[in-house]
Amino acid sequence: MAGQTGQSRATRTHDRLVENAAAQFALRGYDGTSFARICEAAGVTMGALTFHFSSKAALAQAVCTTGIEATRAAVGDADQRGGTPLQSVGNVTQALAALLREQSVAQAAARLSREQPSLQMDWRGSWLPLVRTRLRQAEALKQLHPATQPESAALLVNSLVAGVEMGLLSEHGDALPPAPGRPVELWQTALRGIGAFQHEDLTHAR
Amino acid sequence: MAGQTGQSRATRTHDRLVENAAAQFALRGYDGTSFARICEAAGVTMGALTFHFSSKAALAQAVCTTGIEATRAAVGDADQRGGTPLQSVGNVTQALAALLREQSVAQAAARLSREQPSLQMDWRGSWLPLVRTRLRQAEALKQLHPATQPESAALLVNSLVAGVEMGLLSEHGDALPPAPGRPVELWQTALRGIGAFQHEDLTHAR
Amino acid sequence: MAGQTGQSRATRTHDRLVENAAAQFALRGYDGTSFARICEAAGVTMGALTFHFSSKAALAQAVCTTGIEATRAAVGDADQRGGTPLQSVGNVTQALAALLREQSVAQAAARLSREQPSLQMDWRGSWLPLVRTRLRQAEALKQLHPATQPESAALLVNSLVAGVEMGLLSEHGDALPPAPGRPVELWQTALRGIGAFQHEDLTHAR
Amino acid sequence: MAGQTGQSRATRTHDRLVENAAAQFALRGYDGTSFARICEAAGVTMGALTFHFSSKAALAQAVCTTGIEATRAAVGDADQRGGTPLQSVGNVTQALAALLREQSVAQAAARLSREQPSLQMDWRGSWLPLVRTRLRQAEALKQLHPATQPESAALLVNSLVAGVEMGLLSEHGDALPPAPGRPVELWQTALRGIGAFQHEDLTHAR
DNA sequence: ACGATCGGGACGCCCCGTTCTT
DNA sequence: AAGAACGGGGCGTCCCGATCGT
Repeated sequence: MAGQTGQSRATRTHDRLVENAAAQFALRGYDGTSFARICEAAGVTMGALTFHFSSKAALAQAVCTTGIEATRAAVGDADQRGGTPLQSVGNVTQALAALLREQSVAQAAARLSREQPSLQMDWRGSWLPLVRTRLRQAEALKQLHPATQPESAALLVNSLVAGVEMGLLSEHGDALPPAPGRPVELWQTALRGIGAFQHEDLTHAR
Repeated sequence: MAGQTGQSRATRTHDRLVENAAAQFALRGYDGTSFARICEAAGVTMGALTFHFSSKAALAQAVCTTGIEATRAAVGDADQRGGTPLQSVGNVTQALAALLREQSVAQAAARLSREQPSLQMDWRGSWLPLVRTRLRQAEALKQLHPATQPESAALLVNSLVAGVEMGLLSEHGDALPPAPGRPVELWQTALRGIGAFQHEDLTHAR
Repeated sequence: MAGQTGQSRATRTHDRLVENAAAQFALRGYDGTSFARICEAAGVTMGALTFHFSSKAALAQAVCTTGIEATRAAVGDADQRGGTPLQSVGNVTQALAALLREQSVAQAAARLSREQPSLQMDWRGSWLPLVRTRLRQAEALKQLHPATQPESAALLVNSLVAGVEMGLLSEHGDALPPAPGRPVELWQTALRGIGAFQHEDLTHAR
Repeated sequence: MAGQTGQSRATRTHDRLVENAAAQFALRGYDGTSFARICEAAGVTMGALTFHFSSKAALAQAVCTTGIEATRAAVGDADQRGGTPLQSVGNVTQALAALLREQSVAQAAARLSREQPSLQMDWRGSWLPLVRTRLRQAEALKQLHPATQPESAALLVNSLVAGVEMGLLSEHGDALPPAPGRPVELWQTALRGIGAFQHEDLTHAR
């Protein structure tokens, strides 16, 4: 409906706003982010912002929605790369870690939906159900260690993702450098506790 | 007029302030907590608060310091309950989870030192070094799975703790109920991936 | 596409705008009325509003102008129903009261010209001169009480109208219900003080 | 409890705030008055204002309360100057007119309680009941014109007061100069319509 | 012409952390 | 240790142009 050369001006402004707001929200949280800073970062005026988003909550919701959408897409892709259910869980976990590290909208969605329940957004709901399903399938196929409940494994995956989130939040330099290769290794270690056998190469990290 | 053996009035006020501030910080974060609310909760006037703490940062630092102190004590206790290095790591992890769930001052210290780097507080520094040491000892004693680096195992422990922190932050009811017994089970699952053998009862959860 | 005999679309939009703006101005005053509310009530977009009226003041002036025009017409009608000068004053007063109660554009004109002198509108100027003239005629015909100056009588009429305006402004229910028949009775009471004799039926209320 | 030399600093600031706020409210209405202007006029900072009054509504309520109090006192004085009930009504009316003209807090109370019903303030309630009582007494003493209901007379008094309020609101110079002596004369004219006889000097205007 | 979208600043109210006086 | 005052923003709203489609 817009001009054929690309997005209309409004759409461009809208997206710039969402993107920069996501970066700020991810970095400083909801309360710590001011309209003024977002506008400065996005290079738009406050009038433009309040035209597109009637309130701070509305902006945060938009950020969350796109973040959740992006997450759902990435998770779906990772899941469809095939393999056993357990391999799928591994791929999904890796995809989540990569997403959180690279796309600020995913990071923002995770943080906002956590620290502002009033937004009624649920980032974890975009991937946890899938993980649970795959783990139950793995149990049905006898691919889970006999002492491991699927729900416990889901909790462990959840903790690993939480660890990535935290690591992003507390990057003041010194401790726990997210060395490349580390996450893969971490996941393999954790998976050894979940699975029935000793797999040496369960993941095809990108 | 208060007995000289007990706390002076000033000390009592000081402690009430720290305690209530910790609860607020843990619940709403640094930015989301105002002096007014703290004073109301603690039942003291703002004049008293600014007498004891010259600034908001000073109050937060005091909260963090006591929280870190409490953590250090609890972790030391758990570590000295003996056993193999790996058992010690398990005990310490459980102790951390319990501490975060029960003492708001620990929770506040964790949150504040994470989201306000300017405070120069480091809650993780009160337990991570110990965990790292024990894991290196376990490796030296060949109690680690050959494919597991001590640092990876430390990262996993860190993630488990992060999972507990997150769970506390996002308690809006529905998802991931922290069922009693779950943490223990979770930890056993994770440990299976770390350790060289299949231990059935590595932890003495209280 | 609209018939050429009816109003053009532009004229219709214009009139809807004036009418709804009058209702809002009468109800909430100049400052209390926003473009957004007017547009919502009138069912037009803000673009249309700013096309027809270049500023808020311009819109208010248009409202005042039509309100004053309507007042002038109604007052003229009442005056030409004949009778003695004093009867004419009575008729005009009653007509003003009815107008204020029924037509929001008159009410808006009265309120706006009062509380926004910068608009340079003068609603009272649409009827006070006529009342003054009639009162002077009544004095010349010895129909005024000897102790009553025409100007004092004009002030009294002005006060009665002010009473009606106030009553409309403060309709929060309880006090001073504008019972039907009351205004007529009120006017008769006041007129007894103005006139030379005791007239029993000076007004032909509609 | 304050220093014996006079009001404490807080009380002084409080009063200056109320007084200047009253002037602004009377002049520009609730919506048209900003905190910034009040502070500038009163010579205090916004911090001081928000310390004494937690919201704009709270400030307006304080203004109304003192205005109503002042009105009640003045009206009570005028009423107790004695005379027949009708003379008392005359005195009260004159006192109200003088009050509105001289004290901005009374003017502000009248305006605010009218145009901001949400404040739950009722300025008219501070004098109308007394007027009604006196008029009913006058009727019982046969001092009212047989065709005049007490309630109609109350409405007339209300209209006269409304006329004064309006006159104060629309002082843009030209029309209806509040000539000295006029109010007294006006009241005599109106009273002729109310009373049973022709009194020549019913009021002792100050 | 007519109208709608989009964007621009300017305050307004409120709240907050802090300091100064008592 | 309490009361009072200070000044800086934050969010939200508002009244408007400038820029497009029809």
